This record gives sequence, structure tokens and C-alpha cells, in this order.
Amino acid sequence: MKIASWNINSIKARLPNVLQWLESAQPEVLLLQELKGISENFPTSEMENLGYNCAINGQKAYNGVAILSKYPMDEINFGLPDYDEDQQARYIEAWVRITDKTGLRIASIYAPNGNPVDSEKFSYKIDWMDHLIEHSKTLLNKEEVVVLGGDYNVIPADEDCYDPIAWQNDALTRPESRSRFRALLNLGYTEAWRSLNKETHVYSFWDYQAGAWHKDNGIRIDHLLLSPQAADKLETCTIDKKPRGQTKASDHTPVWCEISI
DNA sequence: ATGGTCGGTCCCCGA
Repeated sequence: MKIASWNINSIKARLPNVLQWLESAQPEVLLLQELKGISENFPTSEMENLGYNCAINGQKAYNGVAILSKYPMDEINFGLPDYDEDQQARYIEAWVRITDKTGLRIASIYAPNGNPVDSEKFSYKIDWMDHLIEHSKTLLNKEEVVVLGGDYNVIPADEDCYDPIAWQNDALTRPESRSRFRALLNLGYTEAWRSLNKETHVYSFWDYQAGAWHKDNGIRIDHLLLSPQAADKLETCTIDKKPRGQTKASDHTPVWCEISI
């Protein structure tokens, strides 16, 4: 079972890239972030033509997340539970039903960026992550195969950044942000890519500005977190850099893992 | 060469 996550920075602008990647990579599930449009404008029929069911949590202009799945989806959660005051579309979760008795729970996550750190945007980031931690705990109690994938907007360690000094006061590296990400791992989740790779300075995002892609000035902020039941079945995890080098690329590139289920 | 980006929308904001 191949599960991918990709912040596409507008589904409207990126549709050809996404369709092409789906046809060549053939994941069973693709988690999307930054749709930048309302759910009604999501290109559902184009995805269905490739055999994907769509669960969409969109909003006007900003944010927006979706799950594409070759299997049917049930029990869809739009937004984090017990966080009604959150006005931003940053979370969607579904039960992916493989058979009547087997399946897995998958979420598409777009955590807040949080910059600048002296603003309410940073406190919102931390508050949002605290709510994600709380919900992640309740998911573990079910003892299911769980994959929480998406743009966490956290650089887990300095080795995941091309220039840690330049980023040391950024919301993506602040100790408050890293401690929330680490809390998810300490609960029992495994970060798929790092668990299988010792390599440093491998990235999932390169800014559009200042030739960042060509200089490989990137950061690794897109992560697949696995419950113990999922981590036991993890076979591979890959960051596919190819889409970032194409024309009209997103500033993120897909990360995907294979789970023997 | 003192610049160099996108995408969505309301002429600026977010990343």
C-alpha cells in the first residue's frame, strides 16, 4: 500500500502536475495540502477518472486539505475534533476501507506556518499542534494502522535544513515547534522517512525565491507519522524530487511510503 | 547584476 503526501500550493494551478504524477507514481492514497480553494471547486471528476475517491476539506483562497484514495473512505473527520474555534481548513481524516474487516486511518495535515514568531500566528501554530497532539493520543488508543501525513511546517532537526543559522529564529525551527513535533514521536509515532534514512540535508521544500531549488537550499517539513501498528509494516519511504524540477512546480515535492497492508 | 517567486484575490496577504 503506497501512501503519499504533497503540498501542491493550489490544486487549480497544479492539476496537470498532480494528474501526471498520479499516473506515473500510482499511489493507493495521496494526501494533499494547500488546495487554496473551496471544496466545490475541487476537480473531483478528474481524480475519479484515475480511480480515486475524494474527501475534501477546502476553503476560499487559503489552506485546504484532501485525501484521494483508490479504496472507499468512511468516518470522515473534517477538522480536528474538539477544536471548533479553528476557522482554517487544515485537517481531514478518514477510515480507508480495504475490506470489510481491514483498513487504516489516514489524515492529511497542514499545520500553520507560524511566522512571524512574535505574532498571534505563532501562538496559533502552537495551539493547533497541541490540539493535534491530543487527537493523536486518542487515535493511538484504537490500536489501528494510522498514518498522519502532511506539511507539519516543522524542521525536525538542524540537519533537515540547508542553513540552520539563517533559520534559527524561524517558526519552523523554534524549540516550541520542535518540542510539539517531538511530542508526537514520544507518544509512539514513527517519522517514516527519518526512521529508514541516515542521510542528512535531504529536503521536501524549496522556496520559489533566490534560486533555492537550483542551489538545493531546501528544508524537510513534509512528514509521514505512523502509529506502531503502521510502523511495524513500513517497507520503504522516499522523497520524490522529480516533481519539484518540473515547470509550474509546487514549492513542495511528494513524500511517500510503502506499508505492507 | 544591490535583483532573483508564486498563487489567490481585491490593488495586498500568505508562504
